[in-house]
Formats: sequence, C-alpha cells, structure tokens
Amino acid sequence: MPGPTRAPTLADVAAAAGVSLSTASLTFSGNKPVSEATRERVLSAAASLGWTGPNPLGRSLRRGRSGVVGIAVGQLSTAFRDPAALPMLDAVSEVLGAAGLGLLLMGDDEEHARLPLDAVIYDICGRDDWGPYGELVAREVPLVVVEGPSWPGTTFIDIDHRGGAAALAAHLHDLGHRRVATLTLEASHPQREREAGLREVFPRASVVGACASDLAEAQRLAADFLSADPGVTAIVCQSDVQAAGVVLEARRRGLDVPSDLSVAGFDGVATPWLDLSLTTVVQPLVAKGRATAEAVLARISGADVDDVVLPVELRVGDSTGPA
Amino acid sequence: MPGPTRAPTLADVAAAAGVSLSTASLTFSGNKPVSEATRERVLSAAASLGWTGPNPLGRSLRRGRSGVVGIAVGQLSTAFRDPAALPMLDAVSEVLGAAGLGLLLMGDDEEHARLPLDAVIYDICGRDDWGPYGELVAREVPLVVVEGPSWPGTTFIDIDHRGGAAALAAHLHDLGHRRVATLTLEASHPQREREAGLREVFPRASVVGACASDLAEAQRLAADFLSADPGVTAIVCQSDVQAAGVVLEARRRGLDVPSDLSVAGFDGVATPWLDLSLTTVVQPLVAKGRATAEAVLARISGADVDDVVLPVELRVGDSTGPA
DNA sequence: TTGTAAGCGTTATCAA
DNA sequence: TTGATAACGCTTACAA
Repeated sequence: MPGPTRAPTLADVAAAAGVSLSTASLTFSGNKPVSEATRERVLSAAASLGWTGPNPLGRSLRRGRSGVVGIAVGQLSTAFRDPAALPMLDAVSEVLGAAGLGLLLMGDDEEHARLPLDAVIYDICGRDDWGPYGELVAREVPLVVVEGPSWPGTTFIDIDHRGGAAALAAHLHDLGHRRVATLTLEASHPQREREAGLREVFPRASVVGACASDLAEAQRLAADFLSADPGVTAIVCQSDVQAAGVVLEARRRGLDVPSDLSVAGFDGVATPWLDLSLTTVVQPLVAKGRATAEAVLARISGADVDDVVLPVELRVGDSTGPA
Repeated sequence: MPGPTRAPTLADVAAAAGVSLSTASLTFSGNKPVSEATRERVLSAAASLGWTGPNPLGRSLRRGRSGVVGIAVGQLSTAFRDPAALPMLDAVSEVLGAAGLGLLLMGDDEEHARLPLDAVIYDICGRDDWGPYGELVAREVPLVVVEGPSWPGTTFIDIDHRGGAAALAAHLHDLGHRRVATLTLEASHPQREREAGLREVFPRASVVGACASDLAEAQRLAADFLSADPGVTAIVCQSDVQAAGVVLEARRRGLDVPSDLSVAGFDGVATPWLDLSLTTVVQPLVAKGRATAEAVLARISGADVDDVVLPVELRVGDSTGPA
C-alpha cells in the first residue's frame, strides 16, 4: 500500500488515458473538439483516478482570473442588519453566481486586498476612505463603487438621493409642514445629496442627530430631540429603520403619528413589526444590485462601463399627514 | 511611448535591481535574511516599476492555498435577516481575517465548489443535503459543519440544542404549564434535537407549525393556531424572531403575554422593537463563530480537530409566567 | 548572503 | 483531431 499519495493532476489523467496533456485539457474544457473515442478514454481515466476537475489554483494562474469578486460592506453585523442591504446583496450574488463568480466579504484591512480578486465592489456608503483602495488601484483591480465617494478610475452605481429627498420634502410642504427636522446619516455621499435635496424645500430644517440605520440609536436621538421640543411637525429620516425608531419613540411619549408628528423614511423596505406603513422614498434595491454586478462583469471583461444613477420613487404611507 | 505594457512581475523587479529572482522574492517574503544594500536596491526597483507585491494567483498556486474560505448560508437574504446569524458571522470573519483569510459566500450550485477554496463552512442549519458536498469531498477540501447534518469526514460545531430546550420546558413546567405547543423549524438537526428536549418534559406537546426564523410567517402560523384555540397556555418557539411574531399576534387578538399566554424563544438576540424581554435560550453566538473559525484554521493546517458542542443558557424574561 | 533551477497545475499556441 | 512545448508568477530546496 502506498502512503498518502498526492492528489491526481490532469497530467496523471492524460498519462493514464494514453493521451497528451493538451488533449486531456481539451476534453474537459471543450474548447476544441475531441474524438468520441479519446473523450471516453480520458473520462474513464479521470474517473478511475478520482480526478474531479481542474485544480482551481492552476487554472486561475493560467487564465489570470480567480473567479472571486470582493465586496466591502463595512462591519458585517452592522451592514447586514440594515434590511436594505440584503436584497441588493442577493441580486449581486445572483448575477455574479450565474457567471461562475463568487463574492468575498472584505474588511477594512489591506490584507484582503492581497487575496486573488478579479474585481471589488465598494458598498460602504458611509465611508469616504478605505485602506485597501490604494493597493487595489495599483494592482489595477477593477473597482465598482456603490453610492460612494468619487474615486478616480472607478465605476459608480448610484441612486437619485437628491431627487428622492426633494420629492419627499415637497410632499411634506404640500401637507402644510413648515418646521421640519431631519435625522441624518454620518457624513457621506448619500447624506450630502439627500440633505441638499431636503434643503431645496426646507433650507432651514433642523437636525435631530446623525446615526446609522439603527432602530435603537434613532430612538435615542429622537428622545433627546423631542424632549427639547422645538415644535417641529415632521421628521425626515434616512432609512425606514430610523423612521421606525422615531415612530416608536414618538408614541412612547404619547404623540400620535401622523396627527401629532409626521415621520418619513427612506429605502422602502418591509417593517412587519410596525403596524403602520411608512411614507418613504423607495429605492430599486434589486436593480441596484444587478447594475452593480453587471458593471463588475463588464469591467472584468475589460469593457468600458458608464456610471449608473437609478431613479427612486416617493411612496406615501400612513406616517405622514397634514401639519 | 510603449503600448499598454503588461503589469510588472517579480522577475522584472529582480532584473531591474540586478539580483536573482529568489533574492527578490526573499526581500519581500522575509523568509531568509537579505543584506541591507540589496534590500534597498530591490525595494527601489519595485517602487520605480510600480510593483506592489506578489501576484496572488502565482503565489496561490505555488503555496497550494488561495486564502479563501467558503461559507454556505443558504439564500443570503433569508440567512442574514436572522439576527442570530450576524454575530456568528462577524466572529468567524474576525478570526479568519486575522489569519489573512477571506470569506466567500457560497450558493447551492456546484459552480462555487470549483472556486479556489482552502476550506468550507457549512452553516445552513435547515438543510441536510447540499449540491457542492460531493465535489468538495472529492477534492479533499476541509469541511466544517455548523449545527448541521452528520456527514463523514467533516468537523462539527454544535450547541446543546437538546439541553437548552429541556431546560426551557422544565421552566414552563415549574410555572404550572401542562398544555404546551411548539412552533418548529423545518426538519433539521437543530429541530430534531430541540424537539427531543422539549418532549422530555412535554411528550404530548402539540405543533403550531413549521417555519423559518421569520416574523411574518410565525405570526401567520400563530394566527391559525390560536383561532383553533386548543387551550394551550404556552408556546415554545425556535427563535426569538418567531417568538416575537407569536407575541404580536397574541396581542392582536387581545391576549396578554404572559398572563393569558406564555411565549418562549431561542437564541437570545436583541429585539429592540418589542417592549418585552423574551424568555429564551441564549446561545453563545460569538463563541460559536470563533470555534468554527478555529476549526477551519486547524483543518487547513492539517491538524486533527475535535467536534465542539457549546453550552446554552436559559434566560427568563417577561414573556413567560404562571399558567 | 546570493544564485540556479525546479516545479505548483493548468491552458494556449503552434505544428503535425 | 492530437501532440509537444511554452508560458502564467511565484516560492523554495539546494548550491555556491
């Protein structure tokens, strides 16, 4: 009995089948025709040796591609707790998966930039700098940025933050609201754009505070703000989760939504634990994911890719009413 | 001006620095000492050529490792919507990241099994079969299974489902409950174990229905069950999200929790949108993630690894009371 | 301390 | 339709 033998390679298969290495390769890749007779000989040789397909490492080196696409989403638990992140991620994964590519979760350290990546998706909307950026650019790894900072040499996928925010603001203005406050995100491209849209209508809107898309944090900020009671009649949030937090806090203080306070969100995701349909700006999460993945595929294949800005849509629910 | 030149390789750097390929390699890997003089020559040659480090593809082939670990979690949006999944994933990612490894999200198709993976984590608790399994086994890719089916040749990371369920059942029995129902998961290792634990105390517990850890679905099942009104005084759920759904539905029908109906969960995650602390079985999510990642590291390094079963803890909240 | 040379496992080019 | 051969870019014995 031999000791622990090394895994068989394509060369072993070729030898066992009595054909050349290139013929064996062709048999599996199908890149050129192979006669039925040899094909069978090769296949049975592979089967008897337990060879299950080309070694991904050798294949990757030869083809110059790993089949792995990195995606940076920030801290995982934070990013994925945001319900708006998931449909987008699903869509990205589906499109890339159909092309045989896998998605690798990247952190902030430059370690991950040294992994074999064919392209990278930057989807940390809240951050304008990122450790691995320089290294990836130097290595000429295609970079697709979602709702992100303006970096040279990258492809951008964005939504119409500004237009959506402005439409929502107009809706509130139509309802008679004049004193409006906004619960913001940390400084970031989406936040800057949305705030600009809001201020097209309410130049003097006050600020409740800034936080991520986090229910408890939004609730806390709303508590402080409502205690100070500046007499605002509507609060514009930057996510439905934030909006839900504000609604819960308002109710805790005996305020009715929307008769005492109007609250608006952003994203258009489901909040099944809230017995109220939020007025919100619906963004096309799946389309955003698809567009992102398609940009990745195009960039990998070396094509030029245009930036994308997707439209959003105001959806009026039961959380906003007359001032 | 030359045309689009190919990216520089280590060989180019070596040539430019006037040293051999191996010396150049050593300069960057640090695996053997290099004189200060040559080191500087090599570094400046690299800098002037714009060489930013070893090409991951070449490196991977040579070392037989890609640095990529696959993780199968099922449908992404479903898996990550479960709040119990995230702390675990975070812990896995942290430990693997510290070792320079990245996490690749795997789907169900065998395509992903052809990617360059150093190991795979199977974390789809609800599924007993999986397409890529056979291929991975054939390729001898180390496989770590979390709360999963008993597959040969794999390492298992589990929690004490049965003990936790039994402890919870005992708690309800102590409170005087005799007619108990359970909202289950789809047939799976965790479900089988937990049901066995429950039935140690309540052999004749009835079944509300089976669903994933999904609020809306749990609510729907609870609605049907409570309409039939079989007079149960407590419902044992398999996640805190399910339990929250049951609580919301009970209240919608005017039942008070816990005075009219006791409800228990599993997991011990935060439900900030619920104004009630759930009685639940707390599982060590972070420890589970760490143990998983450590098993992966050990398996990659070729070590033998013992299976792990982590303890759980009953946490009594305000959702259970006297029958 | 540095250099030579042999692969890692595959695919692609070119000729036969 | 098949075969010989040369890369792909790197790391690591082994020698000097």
